[in-house]
Amino acid sequence: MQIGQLANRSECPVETIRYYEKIGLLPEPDRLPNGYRSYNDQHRKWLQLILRCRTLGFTQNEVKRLSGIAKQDQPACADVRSLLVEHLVDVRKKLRDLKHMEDALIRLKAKCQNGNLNDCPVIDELMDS
Amino acid sequence: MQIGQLANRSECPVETIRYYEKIGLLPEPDRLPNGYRSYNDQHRKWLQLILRCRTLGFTQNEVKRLSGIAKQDQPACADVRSLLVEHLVDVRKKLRDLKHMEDALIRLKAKCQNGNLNDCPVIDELMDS
DNA sequence: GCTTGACTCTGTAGTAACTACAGGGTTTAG
DNA sequence: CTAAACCCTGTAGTTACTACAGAGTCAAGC
Ligand SMILES: [Zn+2]
Ligand SMILES: [Zn+2]
Ligand SMILES: [Zn+2]
Ligand SMILES: [Zn+2]
Repeated sequence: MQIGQLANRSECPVETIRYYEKIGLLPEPDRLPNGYRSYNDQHRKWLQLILRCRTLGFTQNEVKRLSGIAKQDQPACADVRSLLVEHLVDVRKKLRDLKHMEDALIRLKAKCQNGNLNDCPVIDELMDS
Repeated sequence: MQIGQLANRSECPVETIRYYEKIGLLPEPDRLPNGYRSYNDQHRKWLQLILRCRTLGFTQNEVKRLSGIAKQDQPACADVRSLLVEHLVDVRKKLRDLKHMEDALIRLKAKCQNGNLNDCPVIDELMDS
């Protein structure tokens, strides 16, 4: 499998695959005599893992740690679990922050009433101490 | 007021203030004969606005748009309101995405049981199609 | 008068996580 | 035999800053 096929099957841009290799997330594949990258199914699975982790919001560093665990022949649940729990804390913090933003935005929006005021008080509120 | 004082009063690093000026978010202040920036209270308020917007999750582009509205002598509520509503959509999308992440992470965590398995099924699940 | 420290200036480079070329080589179909 | 489609490396752009490097300026203390 060369890079274009892997990209197609994984629905991931070619450049991103090369990028993951460069930063050490995806193991280097063999090369064909012409220098083209040649991937096997194991590579596909590694890429899959990376992409899934991305949708879970893991940072590249966290993915690297998970990869380190996954590379062991008997990946311990305790390690995986603690990574998941740690990241859950990150996600929940972001959720809280966003919730605060949402609340504040709703409150501000209410001050605009139906948008028929001519001198918006929100601007003043944001600028005043 | 020179930059250090403004930075102190606004609890914002000096470099960030210069950065906001460079990208055109903060109006250029006057300069003292020695070339130092000299701010007045209006500048402090502009910076306040920018910092508040930041805690609300606005992008710099959105802040620029809000600044454009704020510069008018009678900022129309309708304009502000539509910006708020637009951004509320952004925030809510991020909230949904994060909620999905949280759910998925909780589901995965459960698979690790109490972390006493020796061969974590989560790794396999993430790698398999 | 001089030094020391705190302040300021400009400009550049680094961060995360990619994306988008530029400028080349290779393979394959018609 | 040539044109399209693929592949290669390396560099620059993105967002929203942060962190210097290298230089100038100012006030206080001795
Ligand atoms: Zn497990
Ligand atoms: Zn995390
Ligand atoms: Zn309003
Ligand atoms: Zn927004």
